[in-house]
Amino acid sequence: MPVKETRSFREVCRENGIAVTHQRQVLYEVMKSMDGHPSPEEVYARVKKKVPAISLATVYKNIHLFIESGVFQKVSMHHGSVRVEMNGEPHHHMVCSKCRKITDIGEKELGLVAKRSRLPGGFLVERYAVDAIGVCASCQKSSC
Amino acid sequence: MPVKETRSFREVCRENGIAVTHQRQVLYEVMKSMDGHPSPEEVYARVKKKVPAISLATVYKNIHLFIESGVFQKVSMHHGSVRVEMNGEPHHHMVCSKCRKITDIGEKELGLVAKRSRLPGGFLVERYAVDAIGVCASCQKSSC
DNA sequence: AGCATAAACGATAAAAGTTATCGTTTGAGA
DNA sequence: TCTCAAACGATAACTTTTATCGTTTATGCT
Repeated sequence: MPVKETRSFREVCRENGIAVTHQRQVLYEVMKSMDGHPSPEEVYARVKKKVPAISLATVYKNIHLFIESGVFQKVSMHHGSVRVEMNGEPHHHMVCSKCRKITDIGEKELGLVAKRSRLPGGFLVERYAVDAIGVCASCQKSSC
Repeated sequence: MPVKETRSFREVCRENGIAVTHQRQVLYEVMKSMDGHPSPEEVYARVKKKVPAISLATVYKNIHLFIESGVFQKVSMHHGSVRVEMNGEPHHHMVCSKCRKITDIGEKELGLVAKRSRLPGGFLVERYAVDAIGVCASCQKSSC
C-alpha cells in the first residue's frame, strides 16, 4: 500500500481545508491512475468498482473540489453549451476563468506560433486553436 | 434590404444542397450580425424577435447544419461533458476532428509559444491551452 | 476515548442543454 | 400548378450537471 501517496493526499486536503474521507481518497487515487481525459461518468464507473455505494453526486462534487483546489485541471474551459464562431479571420481566444467571457485575439496580437503541420505520431494539423486562459480586466477589478 | 447578402446566402445553400427557408435565412443573418460567441439559446432569443413562431429545435438543427457545412465553426471541439486533466506536466492537446480522440503533446514537442502574461485589454494570462486540430495517423489511413 | 458540530455523503429531484419524434407546412423542380 | 422530399413547430425524451435534504462521518475539543 503506497503510504507516500496516502500522505500526499492528506497534505492536499490539509492545504485546502477539506476533510479526508474514504470516498474522496479513493476517487483521488483512481483519477491519478487514469490515463487520458476521463469524463465524470467514466470516473464514476471506475470508482464504483472500489466503493459500490458511492453516489454520482459525490463524484461530481469532488471533481469540482479538486479542480477548484488546483489538484486537477479542466481540459478546456467547458463552455457549458456549444459556442459558435462566425469570425472567419484566423484568430484565437482569451477565456476569462471567472466570468467565462470569450474574446477574440488576432494571431499577430497573440504573438504566436510555430506553424508545424506535422506532429509526432503523424498527426496532420489543420489548425491551431489557442485559448489564453486567465482573468479579464474587469474581473481583475471586481472583488468577486 | 441587402440584396448582396441575400444572394450570398442563396449561394451558400446551393453549395450545400439545402433549401432556402425563411427561418434559415433570418437565422443566418442574425448570426452573422452577432459579435462574440453566442450559445444556441442566445441565438434563439435574437431570432425570435424577427420570427416569433420559430422553434428552438429549428435553431439547433440549423446551427448544426451551418457547422457541418463549414459556414460557421465550433469554438471548441471538446464539449459534451467536463474532461479532467490529471497530467501535471505542461502540455497541450492534439484533437482529431474525425474520431475526437484527445492526445497529449508536450510543450517542447509542439514547438510553441510566446509566453506573454499580459494581452491587449489588460487580460492577465494564467496558462495557454493549445489544441492542434487535425487528423490523427489512424484516421488518415482509414477511408471513413 | 467520547462528544458536539460542521462537513460530507447518498438518494433523488430538478435544471440546463441537446436531440429525437411526429404530424403539419413549405420550398424546389417537374 | 402539383408533387414530394425537406424543413418546420411542438413537445417528449435524453444527457449532463446541480440542488435539496435527511443521514452519516470526520474533526477538533475536552
